[in-house]
Amino acid sequence: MDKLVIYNTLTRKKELFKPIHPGAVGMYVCGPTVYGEAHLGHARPAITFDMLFRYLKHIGYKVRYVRNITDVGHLVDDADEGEDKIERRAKVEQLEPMEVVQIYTNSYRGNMARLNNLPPSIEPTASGHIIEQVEAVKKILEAGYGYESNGSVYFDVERFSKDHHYGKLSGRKVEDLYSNTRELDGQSEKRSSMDFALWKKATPEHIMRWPSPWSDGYPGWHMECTAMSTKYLGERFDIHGGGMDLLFPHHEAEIAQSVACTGHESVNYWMHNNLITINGQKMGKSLGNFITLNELFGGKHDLLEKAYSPMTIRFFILQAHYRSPLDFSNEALQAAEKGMERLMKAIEVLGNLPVSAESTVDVAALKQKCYEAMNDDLNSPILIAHLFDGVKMINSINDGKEKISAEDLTALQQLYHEFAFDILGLQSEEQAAAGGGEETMTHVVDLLLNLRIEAKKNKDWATADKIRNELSALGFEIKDTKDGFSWELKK
RNA sequence: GGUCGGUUGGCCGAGUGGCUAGGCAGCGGUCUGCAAAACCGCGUACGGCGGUUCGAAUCCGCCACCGACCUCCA
Repeated sequence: MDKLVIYNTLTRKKELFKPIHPGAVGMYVCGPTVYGEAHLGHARPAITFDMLFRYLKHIGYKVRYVRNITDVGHLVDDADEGEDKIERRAKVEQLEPMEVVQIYTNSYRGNMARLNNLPPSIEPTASGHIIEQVEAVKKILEAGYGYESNGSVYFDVERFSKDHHYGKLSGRKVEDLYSNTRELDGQSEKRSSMDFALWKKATPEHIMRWPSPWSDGYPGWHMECTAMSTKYLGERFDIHGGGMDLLFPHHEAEIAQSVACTGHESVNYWMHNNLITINGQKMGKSLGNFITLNELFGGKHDLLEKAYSPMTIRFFILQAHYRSPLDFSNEALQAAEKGMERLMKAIEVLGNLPVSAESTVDVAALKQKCYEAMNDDLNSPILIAHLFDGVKMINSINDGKEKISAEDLTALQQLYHEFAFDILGLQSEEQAAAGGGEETMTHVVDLLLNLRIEAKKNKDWATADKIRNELSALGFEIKDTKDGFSWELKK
């Protein structure tokens, strides 16, 4: 519990993790904007921080994990300033904006569940916290770091940077920002191009709007995280996570807002996962090169050679370190699929290994290495490598080449249960697909395969092959084993 | 242009100043009526050029290439 080291973007160093309140951790992660289906890129922070959530709990912390749902406030692009993403989508589909929000929130949650991500402790929505956001804007105005302009309120970066360090998280210099910020439409309201909106006045056709002291409008792009993290985790909390693409300006703005509101920073450890690329380029909505999770699960996309199960996706993501870029390819996904299958088979074998009086294998050392990997900034690829070393160990024991004591076997079983299932959040495909009245079919298939064994005993190869071939044609994969058979249904 | 990060064997992807990462594919073997699967074994890579060092893929410098952010984005 006292050895976890995590990489802090703020200091660009690995630091020993020490919570503010002993034994308890507050963690906030930027969630999705629910105006479209979740794609592969969304899976990465969700899985990364799910692993962190699971590990923190495993090593004994009480954790409050907050992940927001952004359902208001983001602009589509500078061409249609004033119209937010939710609303634009709503017009296209002729739905109420909140109906769109509901559809994609449900879809996101469903996808996350299939990836075996635990639900966060709290999933607050931006639209449900307008009052908190308005209050935060008021505080920033009182502190003198904001100004009203034509019904909108902006954060005064120049004023702020006189008292505080704006750009400390992303390593940017205010002088550079002056020259590098692109000219946007409607910037005349702002004193400086680098100022960002805290509250935006709604145009007449803008449906999503709320009253405020300044105008009927909606909160600025970075306010929700500041308001909601403070509400549920306090003015100071331990971990704030999100994708690297949010580092600037989103998280930089959050820091500025927090400091402006409370006089101090709120986050001790900033963690950022790297992005998933496709052909070396970031996968993103704006680039249009994304593959949705539903497309992956169903194999319905031009770039997909086949369907990939949620667990394959999870394993694929965990096989890379969260701070490294990860490139999508069919080959890599298929490698992950096979690898995970091998791991899961070994865990099955682990369930009934022969026991000996003495062990010739070192389970304690393996366990030690597994903890070291996780404690070193959640190094899941190294953890998985150790688990594969253990696979070799398990198979050798099964082959009689190594021996294990009853005590060690229990420890080894516990180790796999904890690291593979509890911490990495993996599941066997059977577990994942569990449910759904397939019991009868199982019995029928077993019956046929038992008949096949009879036929084989009688050297009636014609019947034996017929049963296997016809089952294969129906999508069953039949394998002969030493003492019988095994089968699975390939979709 | 500015800031940050990366370049590892056929592919994915770790790590380290000298000692086997791991997975997938491939090759060889075991098993098997055939097949498939499974299991075992094998492969010696770190962008280029200099420098530091007894020794560098690992540290330093320069160069090349790639990417992210600088505008909503996981």
